[in-house]
Amino acid sequence: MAQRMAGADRQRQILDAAVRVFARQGFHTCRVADIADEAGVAYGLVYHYFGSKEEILDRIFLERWNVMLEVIREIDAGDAPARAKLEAIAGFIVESYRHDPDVMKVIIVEVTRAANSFGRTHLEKIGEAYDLIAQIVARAQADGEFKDTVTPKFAAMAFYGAIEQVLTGWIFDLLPAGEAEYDRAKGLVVETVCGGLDATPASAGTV
Amino acid sequence: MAQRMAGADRQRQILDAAVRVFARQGFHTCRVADIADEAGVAYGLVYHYFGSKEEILDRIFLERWNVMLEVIREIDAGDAPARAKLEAIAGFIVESYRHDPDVMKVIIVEVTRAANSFGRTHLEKIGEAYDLIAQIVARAQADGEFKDTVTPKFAAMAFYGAIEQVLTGWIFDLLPAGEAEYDRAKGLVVETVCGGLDATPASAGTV
Amino acid sequence: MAQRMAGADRQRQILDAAVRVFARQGFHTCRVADIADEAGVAYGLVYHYFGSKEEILDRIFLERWNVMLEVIREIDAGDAPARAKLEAIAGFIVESYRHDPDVMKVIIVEVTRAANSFGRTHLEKIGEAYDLIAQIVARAQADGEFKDTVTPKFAAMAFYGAIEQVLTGWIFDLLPAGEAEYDRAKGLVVETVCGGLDATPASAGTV
Amino acid sequence: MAQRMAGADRQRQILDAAVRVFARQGFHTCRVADIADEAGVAYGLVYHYFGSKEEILDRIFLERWNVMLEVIREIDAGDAPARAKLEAIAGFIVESYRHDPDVMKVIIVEVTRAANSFGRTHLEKIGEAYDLIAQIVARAQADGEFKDTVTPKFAAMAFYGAIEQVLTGWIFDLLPAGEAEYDRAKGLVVETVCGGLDATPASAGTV
DNA sequence: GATGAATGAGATTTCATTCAT
DNA sequence: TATGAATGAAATCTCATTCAT
Repeated sequence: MAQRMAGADRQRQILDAAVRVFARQGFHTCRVADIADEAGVAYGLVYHYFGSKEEILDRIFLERWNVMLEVIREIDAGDAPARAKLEAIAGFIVESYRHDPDVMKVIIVEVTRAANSFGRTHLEKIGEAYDLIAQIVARAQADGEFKDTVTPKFAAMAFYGAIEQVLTGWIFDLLPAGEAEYDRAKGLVVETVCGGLDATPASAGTV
Repeated sequence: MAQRMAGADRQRQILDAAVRVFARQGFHTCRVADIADEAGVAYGLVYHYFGSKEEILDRIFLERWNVMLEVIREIDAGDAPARAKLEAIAGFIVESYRHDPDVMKVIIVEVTRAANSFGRTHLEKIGEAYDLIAQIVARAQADGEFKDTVTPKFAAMAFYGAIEQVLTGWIFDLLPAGEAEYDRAKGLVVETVCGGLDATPASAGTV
Repeated sequence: MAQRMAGADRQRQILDAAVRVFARQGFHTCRVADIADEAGVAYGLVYHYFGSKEEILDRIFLERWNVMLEVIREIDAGDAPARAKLEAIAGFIVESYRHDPDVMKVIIVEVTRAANSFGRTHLEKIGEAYDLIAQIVARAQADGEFKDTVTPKFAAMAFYGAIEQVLTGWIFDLLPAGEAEYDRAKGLVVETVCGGLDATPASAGTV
Repeated sequence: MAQRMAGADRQRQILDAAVRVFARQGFHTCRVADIADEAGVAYGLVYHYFGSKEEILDRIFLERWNVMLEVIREIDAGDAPARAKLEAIAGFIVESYRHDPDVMKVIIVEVTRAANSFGRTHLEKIGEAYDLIAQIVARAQADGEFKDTVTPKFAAMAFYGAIEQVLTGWIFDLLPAGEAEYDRAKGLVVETVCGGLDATPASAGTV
C-alpha cells in the first residue's frame, strides 16, 4: 500500500510508470490498471491525479517536447553557424534518447506520427519544433551559409525525419545501438543531411 | 443490399473502403462497422473475407509494401549511379503518395512507426526496404561514388526517414502540398540527403 | 460438387454427416458449415433439406428413438419373463451402440440429458421409453415375478440410467470398451439391476 | 446499484445467481447479462470476478463435486459394510439434490454428460468419483461381501447411473418428487442395484 | 436441386471511468 | 489522499439463416 506522499511526487511516480508501460506495450494495448500496477499504486489513484489515460500521454509528450523547444530556442539564440546549431539540436535529441529511451520511444511511436488518433491536439506543438529548425535554415540561407535550393520547411522536415528515423532504428533494433553509435550519430546526421545544404560543399569533404 | 459479386472484387472493395476509413479515423479509432458502411456492405461480410480488423491492415500494408520492394529491387538491378537509383526510389514513393495518399498515410501512421502494437509482425518486411537501400549505398561506397563516412544502414535510415517525414508533412498539412511540390520533392530529398554522401561534393553545388 | 441425387439420399447423407459432426464436436460447438463440409455438400443445401440446425438433431434423435420404442413394444408384446424382456432391451441398446456409437453418443450427450436447451420438446418422447419399461416391471410385480418394493417408474429409471451410464463410460473412455465388453454388458446390467428386483433372489446367484 | 461488498461475498452472490440461471435456462441458452441481472449486479462485475462464463460453470461444478468426493472418501474410510457405504453415498447425493436441486441439475445437465463441449476438462474429476465407488465394490468383492460377477468399475457406473437417472427424473418431472420420495429413494437405489451385487441375495428379500 | 455470398442480430468480453468508503 | 469495487458503453467476432444466381 502506497504511503502518503506529496502530490507532485505521486504524479511523477505515475508518469514514470506510464512511460515504461507505454514503451513496453503501446498506448492502445495497455490498460490503466497496468500503469497503476507498474507504479505500485491503487487503481483509482491514477484518476485522482490525471483526468484520463490520454491526459497522461499528453503530459509525457508535453513535458519532454517543451524542454526540447526550449533547448532549440536557446541554441537558435546563439550566434554559431547554422550547421553547428543543427548539430547541437541533433546532439540534444540523441542525448535525450540515450538518457531515457522509453520517453523518446513513446513520443515517436505514440504521438509524433499518430496525430490521427489524438485528433490534431499536438500537431501545433509538434510543428513548432519544425518551424524553429526551419528558421535556422532560413536565416542560414539569407546569410549565404546554406543554399536556397530547398525551402527551409522542407529542409527542416528532412533533417528532423532523418534523426527520428535513426532513433526508430535503434528502438526497433534495425540499427546497431550503443554509446559509440550515439556519439557518432550526432555528427553523422548533420553531415549527411547538411552536406546537401551547405553552400560550400567542399566543407563536407573535410570533416 | 450489395449485389452478388466475385470474391476477389468484394475483397478489393472492402480493402479500399478500409483504406479510406483508416486514413480518416485511424485504425484504433474506427470500428469494423465503419468499414462495412464505407464499403456499402453488411457487417458480417467483412468477416466473411477477412479474419479480423488487423488482418485488413496487414493486407493493405503488405500489398503496397511488396510493390515497393519489387520496384526497389528493379531499380537496384539497373546500372545507374547510386544517386540516380535513390532518386528513382524517392520518386516512386512520392508518386505512390500522389497516386493514393490514403494508403501511404495508413502505412506511415499505422504501421511503419507502430511496430509496437502489431507486435513485431511487419518489422522484418519493413527492414527489407531499408536493407535494399543500404545495399545501394554500400555498393556506391565500394565504387567510390559515395564516401564511407557513414555506415550504409545509417545512410539508408536517414534517407528513408527524410522522405517519410516529408510525406508526413503533407499528410498533416505541415508542409505545402500539391502537384508542383510533389515533383520538386523527388529531387530535393536526394539533393539534401545525398549532398553529404557524394564523394564529389562539388556536384551538389551544380544542381 | 455434389451430383444430382434423390432427395431422400441427400437427406440421409447430410444426416449421417451431422451425426459424425455432433458426436465429434458437440451440437453447440459445431457450425452448420461443418456439417455441410463433412457431407461434402454446399452450405445452402443443408437448409434446402432441413429447416434449421436443431431440426437436424431432432431428426437424428427421433429416427433412432422411434426404432427403440418400436423394439421395446415388440419385446413387451412377447410372453417372455420380465427379466428376459429387460435383457432384450438392454441388448438392443448395447447393440445400437455397437452398431453406431456416434448416434448413441449424440442422443445421450445432446438430447437425453439436455432437455433444458431444447425446451421440453422431446421429453414426452423420452418418457415413453421409460413408461414402457415401467409397464414391464409393473406387470412383473403383478405376476409376482418382481417384488413391489419399488415403484415401476423408479425401477425403470434405475434400469435405464444404469445402461446409459455404462454407455457414457464407453463414450468417454471411463470404462473399457470392446466387442467382449459389449456382449457381457447386456447380461450384467440386468444381473446387477434386476438382482434387487427379483422376487426369487436366489436366481441372481445362479447366473 | 449494488452496495460495496467483500469480494468473496460478491463472488458467492454471482455464483448463486448463475446456478439459478443455468438451471432455468441452460448454460448455452442464457447470456451473461442474465446472470448479472439475476444477481442484481452490473454486467461488467461478473467479469470482475470471473474470467468467463465457462469459468463460472467450472466453479459451480468443482465446488460441489469436491465436496462430494470428500464425503465419499470419508464414507469409504469407515468400516461399515459396502452396502451401507453405498447407501450413505446415495443418501448424500439425494440430500444434495433435496438441499439445492438447481446445483445438481446444472451439474447433471450441463457438466456430467456434456464432456464434449467442455473438452475433457472435468472428465478426470468426474472419473474420480466413479473410481472411489469402484474401490468400495472391489474391496467388498475381495471380502466376499459382493459377488465378483461384474467388474468394480462396471458396478460403479451402474450404481451412479441409476442415481443420476432418478435425479434426472425428478428434474424433468418424469418421476414423482417430494420429501417422502427423497427419503425412500436413498435406500431403494441401493436395494435395486445392490440386490444383484450381494453375495447373499436373500438379504435383498428381507429389506 | 445446388451453390456460397450476403445479412445482421446477438453474444462475449474489455476497459476507461466513476464513486462509495 | 488512497482504495478497488462497481458501472456500462462499446467493440469485436460468430454464425444461423436467407436468397440471388
